[in-house]
Amino acid sequence: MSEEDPAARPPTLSQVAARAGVSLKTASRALNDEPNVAVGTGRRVREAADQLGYRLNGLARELRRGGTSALVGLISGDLANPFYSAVASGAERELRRHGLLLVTANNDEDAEREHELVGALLERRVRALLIVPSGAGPQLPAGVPLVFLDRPPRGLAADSVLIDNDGGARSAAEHLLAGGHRRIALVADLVRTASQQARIEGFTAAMRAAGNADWEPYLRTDVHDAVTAERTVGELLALDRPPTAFFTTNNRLTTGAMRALTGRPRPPALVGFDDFDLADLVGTTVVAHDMTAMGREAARLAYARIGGYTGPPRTVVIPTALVTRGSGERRPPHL
Amino acid sequence: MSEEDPAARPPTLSQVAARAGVSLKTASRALNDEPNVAVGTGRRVREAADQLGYRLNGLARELRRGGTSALVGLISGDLANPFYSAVASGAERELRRHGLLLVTANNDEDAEREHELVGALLERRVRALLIVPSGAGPQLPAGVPLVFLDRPPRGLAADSVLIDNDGGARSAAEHLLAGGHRRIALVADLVRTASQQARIEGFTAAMRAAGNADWEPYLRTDVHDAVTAERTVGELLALDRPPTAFFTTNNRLTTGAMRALTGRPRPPALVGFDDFDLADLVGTTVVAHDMTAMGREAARLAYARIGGYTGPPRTVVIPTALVTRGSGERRPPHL
DNA sequence: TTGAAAGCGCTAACAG
DNA sequence: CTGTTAGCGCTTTCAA
Repeated sequence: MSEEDPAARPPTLSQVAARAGVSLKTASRALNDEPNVAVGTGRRVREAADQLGYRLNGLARELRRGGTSALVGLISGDLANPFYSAVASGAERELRRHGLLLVTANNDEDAEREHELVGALLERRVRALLIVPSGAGPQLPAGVPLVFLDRPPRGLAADSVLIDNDGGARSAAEHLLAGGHRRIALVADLVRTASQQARIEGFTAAMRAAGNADWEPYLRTDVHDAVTAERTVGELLALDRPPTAFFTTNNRLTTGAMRALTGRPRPPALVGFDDFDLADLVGTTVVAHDMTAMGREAARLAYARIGGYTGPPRTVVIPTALVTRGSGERRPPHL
Repeated sequence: MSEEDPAARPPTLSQVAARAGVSLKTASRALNDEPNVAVGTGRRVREAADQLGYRLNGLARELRRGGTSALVGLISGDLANPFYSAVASGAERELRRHGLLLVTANNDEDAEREHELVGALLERRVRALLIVPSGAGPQLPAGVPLVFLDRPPRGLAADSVLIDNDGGARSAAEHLLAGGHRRIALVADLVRTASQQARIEGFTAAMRAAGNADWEPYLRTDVHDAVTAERTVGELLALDRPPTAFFTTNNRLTTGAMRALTGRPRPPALVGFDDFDLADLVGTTVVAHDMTAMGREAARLAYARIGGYTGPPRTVVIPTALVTRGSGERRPPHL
């Protein structure tokens, strides 16, 4: 069938043209289904291409067409985290509708690495960049459409997709207050990220509005992984007056908290931000939101810019919903 | 600082050269840290590049260098599935060590779409292709290194990374037999995939070796999603003589089975293939294996080929381990 | 309906 | 140490 020598360079359009006995340009026209090609000629060219195993060189095409590829970059944390992979999944699904491919790159939650990646992807002439910033967010000398996810850009105006962090945290807080809790622990991730700040503030605001200050001794921040969360929750429960409820501000921390709570005779209440797999089975009440939709909306914003939209930056806010499954409805001991 | 007109095309190397008052080639040398550039000249070039916000055009470079990009493609199912995202994560981590970027594409578990994707990625001149085939596996007229994951290529010899499906299924079966079970249900996914076949055969072989045929009425295959799995398990449990144990052959099915088992007074035993998040918390015994390692090993095999290795195809087998967490150790009622 | 020439932005090869 | 020339594989003029 086709050539199989791995060392050989792939056949070029002019080889196809030569084989078909036509000019380079005619071959190009035929393979691109452009008008003004005699049917017989077109057939001959296609046959020659098949025989040679010809494959268009996208690099050359894109260079000639203006130096811009069919790629969109996504810079985020590790895809092993279900949040990021859901975002990637949603973005990919949307991009493919426009013939665009997704390049995923892991910033390792490190600002410097992220900066390098921006550079590397821009060199590859991606059409747009979707970024879940690792905190500060990149210094933006971009030249391509930029969309920020989960965390807003640092001051500079840019398209972004955010979760209703404030509202979600508020609803969790109000739910626990309504359940009769006062001593509510707040276990949060790195405060430097805007999303965590918003969740903490939403929670705080709800407490203030309810005139409850009993939670303040139980604030723990910068808890970044499940193991630390488990330990932190354990420590809080060992206090003389332990909290009767917990609010954890992301899926990792919720998981950690659940490990600490497992097997306790009278477990405290727990509400977690972010939904997760099997949460229904284990009965965890969460502030849920559609992570796949985040990726999809980000891709849409990017595609609008690619298509020439030059209006002011837009922000899409993904709503949250409190999903009650049991853990958040446990009452405090004295009730 | 830098130019910000979105319509303007990015600055080129010759613009940088002109601004620095040197020739094109000198600018190229300076920016690529090649030898034989006077320090002063180098500095002037770099300044000019900074002022213009210059960014190398990777398309042009790669075209000139031989038409091959710094991209490696991964074709798999939806990244929302933790199996695929773990593979992607592992592959990305390994590739980046060599300055390669990962392009992820979703085949939607559809052979035709997969075929298109192979074409699209080859056009983009990826350096290698990692494929988790959607069943049959693509007709391979590639020209770039190909690595198959999870499912071996269709006859054609190629590098691949496989799970020890047979051994893993066998160990699950033997574990349940050792627990005193005879009526063991086997709930499997699409039989057309080689990995499912291997799991079913491993299980069957163990039953045969133990002289147990009591499981045969409880074989259910082509159960492809969690909801169907839940229903199937429910139906099996409603039989006059229900099975006393279940073996589910992937994470989705295990999840479905767990939903069906939840709340039952005397639940049957359950062992699932594939580990999953929170399995420890919910006490599910599984046949675990390192999914991230699959991606990593696939990337390694690909990189070896990129580096010029031309030996015979290699197969890496990822081992499995039975992780006992309770669900698989439940005894049959009569014991 | 077809073809010849030019050139996208860069690097390789060879001078100066 | 620096510059000139050519050309990667393709598409875009423009002409036949």
